[in-house]
Amino acid sequence: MSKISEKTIERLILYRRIILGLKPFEKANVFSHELSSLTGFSSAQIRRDLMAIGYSGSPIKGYNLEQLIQSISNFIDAPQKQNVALIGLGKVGRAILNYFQGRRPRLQIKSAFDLDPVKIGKTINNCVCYHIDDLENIIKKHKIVAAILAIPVDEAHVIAERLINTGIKGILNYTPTKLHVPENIFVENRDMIMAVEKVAYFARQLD
Amino acid sequence: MSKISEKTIERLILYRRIILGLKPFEKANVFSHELSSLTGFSSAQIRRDLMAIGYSGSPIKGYNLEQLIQSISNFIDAPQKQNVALIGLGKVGRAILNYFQGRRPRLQIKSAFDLDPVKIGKTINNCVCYHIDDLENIIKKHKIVAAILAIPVDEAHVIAERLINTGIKGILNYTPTKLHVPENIFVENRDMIMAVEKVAYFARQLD
DNA sequence: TATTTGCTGTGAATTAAATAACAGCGTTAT
DNA sequence: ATAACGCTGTTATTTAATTCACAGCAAATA
Repeated sequence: MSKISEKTIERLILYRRIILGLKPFEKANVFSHELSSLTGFSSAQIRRDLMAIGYSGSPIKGYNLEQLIQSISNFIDAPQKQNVALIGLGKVGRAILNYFQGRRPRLQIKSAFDLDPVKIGKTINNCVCYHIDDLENIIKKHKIVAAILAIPVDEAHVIAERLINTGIKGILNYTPTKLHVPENIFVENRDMIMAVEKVAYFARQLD
Repeated sequence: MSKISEKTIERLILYRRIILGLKPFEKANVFSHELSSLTGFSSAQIRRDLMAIGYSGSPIKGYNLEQLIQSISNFIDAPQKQNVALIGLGKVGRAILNYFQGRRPRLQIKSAFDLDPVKIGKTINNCVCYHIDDLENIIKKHKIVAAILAIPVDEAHVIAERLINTGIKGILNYTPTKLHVPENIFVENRDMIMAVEKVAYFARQLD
């Protein structure tokens, strides 16, 4: 299987969600141009992305929605359930829990970590909060390979290093800093400050 | 001024922040390869980005930090103060306020909107909360051109349309949906659910 | 003075991503 | 039966983004 780009993965995730959003299926099938107006991506782009995961439609009926979701899910989801750790139960962390929990059957955030004694031991949205000292134990025990970093920026590097030492392979970084990591670690940066500055800039250009 | 790519703008924003982070300047100048190890982008990339905004360094001394920050700021920031509206004072909204407020002198979030009567009228982090009914009035009054959408997903489309009708040109969209907007509107999507799925996927590939 | 050094600025080359274009083919219409 | 249609799958083309590579040059060195 040839390597699939980040962009394609992002779009596949969105295709699936948008299709799931229009259940109960009135139609069994869709054409790429329908998916196009639903998702905002070009129909050629969509056909290419589906080609990438080896799913084929029919020139007559288009894509079968049921099969399409199956194909995307087989490609994107873990074969068994996968856990992601949440580091930091502040506003961002709890927002993510709120948005995410229960959305994907095979992907869950079961363990969170914080310093605040009020939170430790609590269960929020099916996610148990541990003390940050238990990070290594729990991650190893649950064989977690991805983590969400939602802590104050000055702690980001230390925690990131601990995560990596413990075997984490992917980090979703909400802190406004660039992590310096070995190149076999996947980091997705979601810098909220930068996002605001960026939108302010482009909005001004259009004004 | 030839059009500058989104990617370049993002990097410029990061360069500035990273440089500001290492004040008080021990050194007056830096070379592109130093910025490279600081930021994680290649030195050629950095030289190109700075070329794009018309800032020149010296082959002998490198880039003058003071001037560099000035050049980036002149390019990125509004000439006068710019306001961004925050729609939704839930967890995400308050997290953004926390992270952002006070960071950029010429960019601020002064008006937020919500439905919750408990929040309306309050001032959080120098940001006044209004009822969502006042959206149009306040945005026009303050000539706001960019907004952050941090509300439940089912309200996203209606509010986005109201924003656009009121003259907003840029939307930072934290809701997990794709907005359908005219093409002269800039939308930056920060879908938190997708981000988790994406990191989970790539972490698994590396495991 | 002549030579070496190590940077920047930038054109050229490369790589990645998106778009266009169309052959092939069941289905429908005639 | 034959022709016209409108899709998919895929190849070719175009556009965008990144990296390479080096001329040119001020300072340091010999």
